[in-house]
Amino acid sequence: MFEIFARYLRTHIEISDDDLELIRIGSIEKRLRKWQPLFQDGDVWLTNCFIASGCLRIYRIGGDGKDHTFRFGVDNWWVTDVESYNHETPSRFDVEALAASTVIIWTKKKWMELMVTIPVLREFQEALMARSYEASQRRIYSLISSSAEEKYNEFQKTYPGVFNQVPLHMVASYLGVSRETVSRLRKELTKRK
Amino acid sequence: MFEIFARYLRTHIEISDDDLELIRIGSIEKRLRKWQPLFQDGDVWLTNCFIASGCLRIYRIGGDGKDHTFRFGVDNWWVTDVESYNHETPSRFDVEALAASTVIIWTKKKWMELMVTIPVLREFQEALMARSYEASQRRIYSLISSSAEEKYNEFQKTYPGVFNQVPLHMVASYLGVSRETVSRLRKELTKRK
DNA sequence: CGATTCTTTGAAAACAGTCAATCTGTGTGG
DNA sequence: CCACACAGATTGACTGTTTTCAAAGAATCG
Repeated sequence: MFEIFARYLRTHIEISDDDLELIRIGSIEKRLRKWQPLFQDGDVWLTNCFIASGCLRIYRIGGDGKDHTFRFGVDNWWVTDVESYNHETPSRFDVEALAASTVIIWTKKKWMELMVTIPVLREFQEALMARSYEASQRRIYSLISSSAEEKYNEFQKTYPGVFNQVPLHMVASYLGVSRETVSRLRKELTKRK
Repeated sequence: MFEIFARYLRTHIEISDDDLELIRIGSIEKRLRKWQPLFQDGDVWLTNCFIASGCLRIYRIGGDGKDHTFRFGVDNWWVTDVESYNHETPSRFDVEALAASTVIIWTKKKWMELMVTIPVLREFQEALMARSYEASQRRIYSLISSSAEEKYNEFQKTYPGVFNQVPLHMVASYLGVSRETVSRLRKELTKRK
């Protein structure tokens, strides 16, 4: 499975076989069954976590007892709670596998060491952070400016891989609307075309 | 006005007077009158921009012709469209001053040079990016999980400085609701307590 | 097959948006 | 100093959308 990560990394940076081997040695591969939790509310995220295959969901149970999907992650995505990772404080998120998945994990300590040893990895990390930040800005704009219908369409276009494999009520809580609304929206949209 | 930036920077990093002087020399100070635009839709953001004093607003006119406030910026905040800055593409945002303001500007080129010359500035930049990203994650969670009333209260608590000096319809578009809704919410809340 | 989970549907209620009119405060020019 | 214009805020009536609640219909899994 490390092969998947190696291919992914090489689409973004140039890296020698030796350096890649260092990264491999520092990594841990973890397999998750469907519905298996990867992190739980209260854990401190002292790891970097890459999804080699499968599908995960980051969510939180709100004060109202409702389940809010913060985001999904599929093949070749990363999953982190930056706040917990940066400040080493307990996370308020849960993460679970929505399908059998394989993740590759580095401890924060190991990852830091690797970034020192392999400068290009630090550059990669920075670029990744920048892309993530851009994506979050786009999502914020969509949340404040789009109707439920527009958000639904955007989501479907932007994450076709996610869309077709996760339960609808999770899509609903990702968009910030009720599952019934998404169900009706879907019906309306298929009827229209 | 550079003094304000100097104080700000020194609350975050340790930096010598010499390095600070380098940063000062590379900067441009710009004064804005109320309602004066700083950037306009179509501009490429080749600058880093620090608000020494005043209040700015980043917004976009949506496809529906409506005004969406992406965010505000007050004293000691930065204002950037990361997507435009990183990829050097035209921004789709406008920025205007909501009050007489002073901003300190560095060109991207100059800022890059400074980060090479002054390693601690690069660290600062990374920490800033991390904090900004964390803030955007919190806002996303709030947008998908809170009611209009909760968002209104959170905004008021989190940004008291902004809250009391910007027109209400801009607060409304920041929260993603209509100005009438915010007006009624406010009435309801003052009545209740 | 039976149990469980997910999705759909209907009806009612709550909520937010629109439109239009009015009110308020500010600042300008006479 | 007043009258007026203007922008922003509020309010009411109405409309449309979304949520909630409850029930029933698919789909999935052991």
